[in-house]
Amino acid sequence: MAIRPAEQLIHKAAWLYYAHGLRQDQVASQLNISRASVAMYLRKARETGIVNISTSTQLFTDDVMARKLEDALKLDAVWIAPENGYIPDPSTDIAVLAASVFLELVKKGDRIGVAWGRTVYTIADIMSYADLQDVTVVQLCGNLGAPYSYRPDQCTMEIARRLNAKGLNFYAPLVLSTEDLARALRAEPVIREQLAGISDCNLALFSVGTVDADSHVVKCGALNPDEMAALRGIGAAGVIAGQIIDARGEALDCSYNRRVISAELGSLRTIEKRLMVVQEDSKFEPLLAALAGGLCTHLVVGAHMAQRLLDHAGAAPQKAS
Amino acid sequence: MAIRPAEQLIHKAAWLYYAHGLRQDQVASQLNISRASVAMYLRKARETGIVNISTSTQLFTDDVMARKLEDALKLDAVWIAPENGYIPDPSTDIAVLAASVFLELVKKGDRIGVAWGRTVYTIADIMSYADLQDVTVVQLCGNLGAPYSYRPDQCTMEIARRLNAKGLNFYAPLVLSTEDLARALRAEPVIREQLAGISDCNLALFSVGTVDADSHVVKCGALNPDEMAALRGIGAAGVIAGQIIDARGEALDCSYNRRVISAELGSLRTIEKRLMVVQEDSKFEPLLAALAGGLCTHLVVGAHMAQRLLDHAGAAPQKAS
DNA sequence: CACGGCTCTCGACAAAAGTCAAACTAGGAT
DNA sequence: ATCCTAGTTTGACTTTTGTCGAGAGCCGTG
Repeated sequence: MAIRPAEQLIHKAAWLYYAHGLRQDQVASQLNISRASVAMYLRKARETGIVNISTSTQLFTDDVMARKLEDALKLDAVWIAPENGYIPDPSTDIAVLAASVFLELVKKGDRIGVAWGRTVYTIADIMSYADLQDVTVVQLCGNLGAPYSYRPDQCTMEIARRLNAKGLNFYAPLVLSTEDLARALRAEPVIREQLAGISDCNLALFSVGTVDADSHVVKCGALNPDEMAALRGIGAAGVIAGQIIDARGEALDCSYNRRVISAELGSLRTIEKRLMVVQEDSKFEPLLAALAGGLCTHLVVGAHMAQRLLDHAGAAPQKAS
Repeated sequence: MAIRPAEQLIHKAAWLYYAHGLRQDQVASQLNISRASVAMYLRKARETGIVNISTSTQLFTDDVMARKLEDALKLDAVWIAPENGYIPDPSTDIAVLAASVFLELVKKGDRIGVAWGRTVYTIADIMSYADLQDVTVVQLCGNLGAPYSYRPDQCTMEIARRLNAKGLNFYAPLVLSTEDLARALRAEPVIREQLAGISDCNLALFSVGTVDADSHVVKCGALNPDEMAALRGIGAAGVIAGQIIDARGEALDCSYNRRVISAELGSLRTIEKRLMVVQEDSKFEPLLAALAGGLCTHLVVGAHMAQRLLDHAGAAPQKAS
């Protein structure tokens, strides 16, 4: 981006090393700098996405279970993280896979919608850098005023930064105190445009939240535990981009949802590729709800969750089309 | 492709090493094998395209001269290989760049037309491996019976092999002795289908040949030096996919062209992205002819050639649109 | 103009990765 | 059963790469 004087050098070093296959000392003498500098340039090249090292995620879709799930759930693609077979760091395992899958799905010129949450932020955090041009990352839902980490704008910005893309933020609170105010705010040109632009996305990244007292929306103060319990009483089954959904995967008819500034599920569904990533086993019910609502087309889950989904689909199979 | 038992292991090792960032010894203990084996698996992973290491070719299009050429020649993109600035191996320089550019242009599901020649073969030869699915590489022109290297089918197959793609060969001679026979052969279902399928390609890779005694088509015996001289007399300016073109970039009206089995220039032009690569400075005139005929949309050349093109465009500027 | 603060660069050392020949394995042929 | 070949696997060795702290250049500031 910036025309730093070294940018040129980094690029040349990366080119000689990775494309031509020279050794670092050969590159060093070629460019008349020390080998140590070359090593440093190469690190920078990797960090800025001038060179891209990606591993195929084939193995995780080729899996028999993944194929079965694709069929059972009628999804475009499913990736299953092994979890227990070999254990590098179980917790980040799904996130690493999700990040790779995400980078595989992104193309030049894409417009990407990004939701928020711990999962999304973790993915952003471990995602490697890429040098995509003409990519725009848009925030799918309003912000949280609270100084809570994993804020929607953070997720959006971080992913934009990693991709060397433009980040389109969204300066509205996630939830307002009255429905009138929310309506008025949604009608504001800046906000309206942003919301309208969501259906122009061709890729979305999000997770699904639980509806218990541990839920993200509760922890960040958008709802208190009692309110959440009440919502659960009237059918809340999960959280998508800050909105409560019922077991059918439709927005729950409740005051909270009407006070939220976020991508409508309808416009979300118009996005071509919707990548949903689920890390915790506790998100089984919310995941079922999201799947029922056809909210995602691409899914990344752990092996255990995959098994549960498969068992569930086997026990109560979808009506054949 | 083959379901070798080790494939799984290679993939796991690559995943732990490249995606999770473990060290080789950590991967080794994780998988209960020796570190030496891990090193070997990783090499295989790179060789088979399970991991992809690519360097951005930005630098070479961002170049001022490249931008000027894009404007002057009305091309979608131009890449210029430095050549003299820093010299790793001048001769392969353009080929390495071309291979990178090519890999950047290929996408899943593509259908790729490949011509032949030393340039194309060199590119195929140094191109790194990738694991693309659903890619088909089709041969753009008939084969040469002679035991000459860089045969059309070799170029096609080699590139298909590198991409892990399907190669569609073309079992007809490049040139026949009579026009009648050529016509009859073109009407054969197998051949006709292959020729018809060329317009379905969305990416083509080719170079342009000279029309002197050193020309590829002469060296491989399709034409003898005298015939070539005669063709030059009636306006031959270059060779594209085995066909003679005139200075306007149209197929020259001659017996030879009518005896050739190859992609028609018309169907070639329907291909969305046509990457032309020119290595030798001696190909200036042929290149001009090809450019005049709008035969390519993407161009990779060396710095010296780029300068000549720019000078030429400046001296005799195209009519503004 | 001297002073931090800053980034960039380098030499030297430590760590990691690549390589090779020898040992081992498995399958097929005799 | 025995030999042979082709392909893996490994430990030991060499080469290549990563890293760190020291030093050099550069700029704005007091």
